[in-house]
Amino acid sequence: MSPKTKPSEGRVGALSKERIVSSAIDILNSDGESALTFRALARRLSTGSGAIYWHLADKDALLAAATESVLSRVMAEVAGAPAPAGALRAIALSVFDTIETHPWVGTQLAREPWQPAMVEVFERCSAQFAAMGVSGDSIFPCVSAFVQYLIGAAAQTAAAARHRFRASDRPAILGTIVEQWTQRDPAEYPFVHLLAGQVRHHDEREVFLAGLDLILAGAKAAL
Amino acid sequence: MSPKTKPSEGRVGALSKERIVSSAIDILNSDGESALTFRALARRLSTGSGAIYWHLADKDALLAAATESVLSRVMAEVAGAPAPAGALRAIALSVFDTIETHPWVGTQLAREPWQPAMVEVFERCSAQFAAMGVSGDSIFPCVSAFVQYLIGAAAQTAAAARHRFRASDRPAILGTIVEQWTQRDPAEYPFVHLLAGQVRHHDEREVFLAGLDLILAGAKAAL
DNA sequence: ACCTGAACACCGTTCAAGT
DNA sequence: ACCTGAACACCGTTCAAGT
Repeated sequence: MSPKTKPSEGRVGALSKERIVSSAIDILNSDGESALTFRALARRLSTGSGAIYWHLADKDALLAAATESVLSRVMAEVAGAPAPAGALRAIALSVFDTIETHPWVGTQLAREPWQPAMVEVFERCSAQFAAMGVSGDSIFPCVSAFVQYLIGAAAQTAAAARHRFRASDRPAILGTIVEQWTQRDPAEYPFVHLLAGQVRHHDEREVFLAGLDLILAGAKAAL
Repeated sequence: MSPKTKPSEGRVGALSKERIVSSAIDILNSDGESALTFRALARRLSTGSGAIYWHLADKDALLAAATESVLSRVMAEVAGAPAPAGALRAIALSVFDTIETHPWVGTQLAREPWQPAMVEVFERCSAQFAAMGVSGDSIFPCVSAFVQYLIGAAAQTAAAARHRFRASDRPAILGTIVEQWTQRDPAEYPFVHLLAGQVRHHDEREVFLAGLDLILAGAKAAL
């Protein structure tokens, strides 16, 4: 608003943590995780690669900031559902959907589960479990299981997206994995063969939700 | 047994996939994930770094082989517990314990959830869910939730071990994270503050088991 | 205070050359 | 068939030098 409050504020192209993180997010979204290098980022920002280090400690800090930027915005948008179980579902689904559109967030969550952005998730989920009637001592195990499941799904979704990225031919994505599995002896691995057929035609989101409901049902049963 | 069946079998120091993978596991266990480089591995095997590529496609293949080696041995040792729920607990705990002693396995599982070694887990867990009375169509969502939770725990344990690796001073490990969390406004994040106290004195293994029982209870309730 | 960009210390991977 | 090791094409990070 008021100009010249800070010496750098006037310059249009001035570097800042926000601009760096925003550019990093653009690269991650459009070209994938492997495309984010300090050289590529510096080139996009028309600056030297060393300049980034004035605003961010290292690449880990950059990735953490990018994750927080995306995730905190998403968490702010989650509509408050009436029932606690509905709200928990809404929170989990919004994180799940974010990772499906931004797989690098899933990779980051799997590598660094105690991301600052996760504080928001912990807080909101705890409140919902409390509203469900879970007692003070039992909230932590419930939230822990909830978040653990979320991170597991994040890891899986991110891994699937990475495979999709290099093999552009659709059937090869999940096909080769299922194929490898079914190559095992059917007598020794009967269930793997049974499951292989179901894996092909399942909806990731639906299965994720089904698993989530298992946890919620378990929490309810333990009341 | 019979000598000279293969020309290379006689030589003591001869390179092989098994020897390479075994050395890689030694490095990972003793010096951590970052210590495993092709140069360090070649040095330990008294060979050139290029020689490894004759036996394994690339570093991903090496890590996959190392993971399978450790995990398949563990799965073979899981004692068959009488009740299905007990067997599921035993399988999950043996994987959990493996990751606590070999954190790099957790990292690998989080990055590549469809590791060949996981086939064993899928097969055995499906059999147990079936024994619990879960119908054919419901086995996949149940196993999926089970494995997703396992992978989430693996990611979290591996991340904790990575932090422990660089900061040798104990309180700093989880302390700094909890500290960061409690720095948020208590009015805005009441549950995070409540949880922070519980996080400090909890037993990882116990919380893991509690979360697992939530899923098992949910599966039972859905029968 | 903030930025530049060459330089450093690494990586995984390849490949001509050896045995 | 199997191994060697220099070379290639990258990385993240540092830091003297600039403005």
